[in-house]
Amino acid sequence: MQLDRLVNFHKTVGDKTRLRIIGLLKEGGALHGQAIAGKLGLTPPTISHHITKLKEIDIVYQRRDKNTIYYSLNEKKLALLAEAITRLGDEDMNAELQVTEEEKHNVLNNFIDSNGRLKSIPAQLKKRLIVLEHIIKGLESGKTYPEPEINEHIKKYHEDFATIRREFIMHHFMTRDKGYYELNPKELWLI
Amino acid sequence: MQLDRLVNFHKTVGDKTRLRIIGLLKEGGALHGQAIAGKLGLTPPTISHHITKLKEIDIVYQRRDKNTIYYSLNEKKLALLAEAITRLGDEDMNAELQVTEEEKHNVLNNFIDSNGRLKSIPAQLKKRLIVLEHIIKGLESGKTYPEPEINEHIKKYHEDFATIRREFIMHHFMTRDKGYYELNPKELWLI
DNA sequence: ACCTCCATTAGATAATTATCTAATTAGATT
DNA sequence: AATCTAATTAGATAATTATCTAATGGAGGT
Repeated sequence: MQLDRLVNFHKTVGDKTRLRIIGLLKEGGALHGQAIAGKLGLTPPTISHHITKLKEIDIVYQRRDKNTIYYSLNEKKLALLAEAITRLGDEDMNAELQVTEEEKHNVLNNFIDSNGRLKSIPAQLKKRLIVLEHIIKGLESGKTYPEPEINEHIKKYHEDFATIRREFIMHHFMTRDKGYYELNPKELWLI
Repeated sequence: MQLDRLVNFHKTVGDKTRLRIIGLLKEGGALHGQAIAGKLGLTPPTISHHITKLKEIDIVYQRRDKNTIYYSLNEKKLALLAEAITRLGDEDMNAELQVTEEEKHNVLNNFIDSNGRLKSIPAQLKKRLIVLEHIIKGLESGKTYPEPEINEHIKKYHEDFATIRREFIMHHFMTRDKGYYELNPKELWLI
């Protein structure tokens, strides 16, 4: 259930120390554990504890240099998750969009030909989402793609890459930023 | 400190039951306590408890009809608070913008003449914020104002209502929506 | 091999809180 | 006034968790 992820995001972020860490990383860029502990007047184990939680919800990542680990904020993901709550109703509306594996299988059988290409873009939202999910599975999460690369990928399935690319954005499968595309975390997908 | 309010927002919203309530109110409009309890399989006291918390952060309000109280979601406020976390760094930067009552008093003395009008718009951000806060105090929070009414109010202080109105938006004192203006919750103000 | 430096894990404590049942309050209707 | 209905408060319990100190891990440098 996607709700749990959203709950977890807010629960994690609903802590003064963690918000202060986020604030520090936002303005200061990468910082290492002891630096954070110093600035906040807490001990390193405590910071470890909080950083672990922030990494679990995927808004903090790290880079190692010798013995020191520098933590950074993934601002894009933070923004996406922060905004997700305002779409709560929409997601619930999509209870009816919940789909079994069997349904997916049938729809894909109907719309994908023997060469693995899409015969046509389904008009019905539910079916379209199934097909979109199928196509996007060939892309890697976390990676950044230039537009032509996205187009190429989609063309393996269907000529009309522009429409399908737009659908990806519209249904929150991916985000565009300055001509580059990146998969959204799955909990933001409508399927 | 505004941080505490933001912590409190996320802490409140970081609970499965409360997110489910938000989801219900979002799609279903106004609901009364027992209806919510029924839909979620919980008892009325439990719902009371959660609704109280949601009212505390001001994203739920109520309307009484006979014995029944209907609860609704304030979607606009929810969106504003949800987005606030992405501006955390900015706010921390404004630690230096923290201002004593005495400073406020001095700045207002310098910029407000004996008729209560603004002599000039301060160029320095800190002073401008003090003056903006002073002007906005004449408006009611929670009320919706058409643009001309905002203009009239500002003109009581200064001719250049357009500049000042724009500053109100820019510094998150208020929000414009389809030509109507409304004060933001104070925790979003930069002062 | 030893030492140093950071980060993490283990374990303990104290505080917070979601939920229930039972009791009470507050309006509205008879 | 008496009663009905919905909401809230009181009190108890069980679960979660932020923080600390002490111990362990792990990667470099001497």
